[in-house]
Amino acid sequence: MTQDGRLIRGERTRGAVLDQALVLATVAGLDGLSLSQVADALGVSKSGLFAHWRSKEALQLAVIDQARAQWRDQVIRPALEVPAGVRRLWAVHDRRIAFYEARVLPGGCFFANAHFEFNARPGAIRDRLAGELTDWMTFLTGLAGEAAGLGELRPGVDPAGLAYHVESLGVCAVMQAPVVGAAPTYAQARRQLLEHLRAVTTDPTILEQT
Amino acid sequence: MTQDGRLIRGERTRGAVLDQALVLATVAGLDGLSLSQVADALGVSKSGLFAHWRSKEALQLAVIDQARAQWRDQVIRPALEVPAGVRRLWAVHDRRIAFYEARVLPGGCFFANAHFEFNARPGAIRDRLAGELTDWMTFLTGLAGEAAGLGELRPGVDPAGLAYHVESLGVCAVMQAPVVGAAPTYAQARRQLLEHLRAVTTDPTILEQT
DNA sequence: TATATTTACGAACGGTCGGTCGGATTGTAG
DNA sequence: CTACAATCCGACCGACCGTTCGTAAATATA
Repeated sequence: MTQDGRLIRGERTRGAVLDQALVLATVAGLDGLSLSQVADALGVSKSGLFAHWRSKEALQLAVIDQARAQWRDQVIRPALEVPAGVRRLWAVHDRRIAFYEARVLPGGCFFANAHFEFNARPGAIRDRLAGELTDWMTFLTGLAGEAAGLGELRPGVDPAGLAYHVESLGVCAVMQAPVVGAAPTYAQARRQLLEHLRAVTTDPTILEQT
Repeated sequence: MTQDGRLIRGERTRGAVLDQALVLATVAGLDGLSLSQVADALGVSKSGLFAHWRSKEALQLAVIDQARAQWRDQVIRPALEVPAGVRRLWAVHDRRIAFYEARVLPGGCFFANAHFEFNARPGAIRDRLAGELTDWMTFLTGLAGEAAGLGELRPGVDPAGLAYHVESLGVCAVMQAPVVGAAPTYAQARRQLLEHLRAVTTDPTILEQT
């Protein structure tokens, strides 16, 4: 954007391409993403994409950033409106599952899909995805540490372990949901974490949560 | 095989192809698997593969079966040598993580990779993978139910929830390990489940486990 | 208005993909 | 041995891939 808020040349196209590419990549995979399909879906020419990104890999990296922005706006930001502590940790888990329930992306969790796709394929994309995961775990661990600092965790409870716990339940929920059927697994993921939080926290608002 | 145990014609080739294809598919993805690469890696012709499987999809389905057989031999079977109950549930988790630590497949967990890959892509392969996941969860739930039947779970502990818990920690361990670095996550996954089992079981052998 | 730069396009390129085909080779049964 | 079927191969096909190029339109700058 320019300083006065107007879109610079081509920015509208760039955004539309990224939105479309994110959807297609979440379904077909980040590598299975076809530039032809992206172009056709938007009614633009395939060669025109190379005016914005020098290669497919550059577009793929931009798609990762787009996914992160979407995640920030629709999961992290709403959760940060909840007061810090165990309640906020719970809010992250809850918003996260709500994000999949809402089927914002038809292919499930973009990051999980992409992460497993590039598991064993070194390169810029793998590194970027690994960085995203590291940042995410740092974020969760920070929230757990905040809760500990507020004295909301029972003695002996490891904040990092709690963050790992939240992450594993989230990943497992994402894994089963799109295939086996949504509702039971989502509910299960919520109930499981709530049970665990009740076991490790002294925060009365969690104990009262249903 | 024939009745007297000898290999029938082509069975050696068939097995070698499946082994190679499983390795390549775990790295490049089940769909990213290239028949040319499989053939080249084995020094056979690509067209010869079509004498054994009528299409790429048929080979992909066979690869899934191969992965299941490997999983049965190296994870399930050893765990079943442990007495039933919470100890066996723990053994499954332990053998599972050991399987990834041993890097039997260079690409991490084949089932997790394939599952996320075909998340949102209906068809025979997606259905087969979903079936594998269902069977696996049924297996875990059965083990947890056994433990409950033996009176090893504290009152109020839900066996299905325990099985879900084991699965989520396993998935999360697999997710992080190949990228962020192996040892810490593997150890974390073990410690996390051990803590949880100590909270839900009355079995002294688990309480003594280190 | 005139100029420079970005954006977009159609056409084409080399390469890889899954798959087919006819024929050569191999193993098995009679 | 002969006869038959399974196996394997090289050559080839059409489709799709990411990418490049020359060029035309659109936009910013002067």
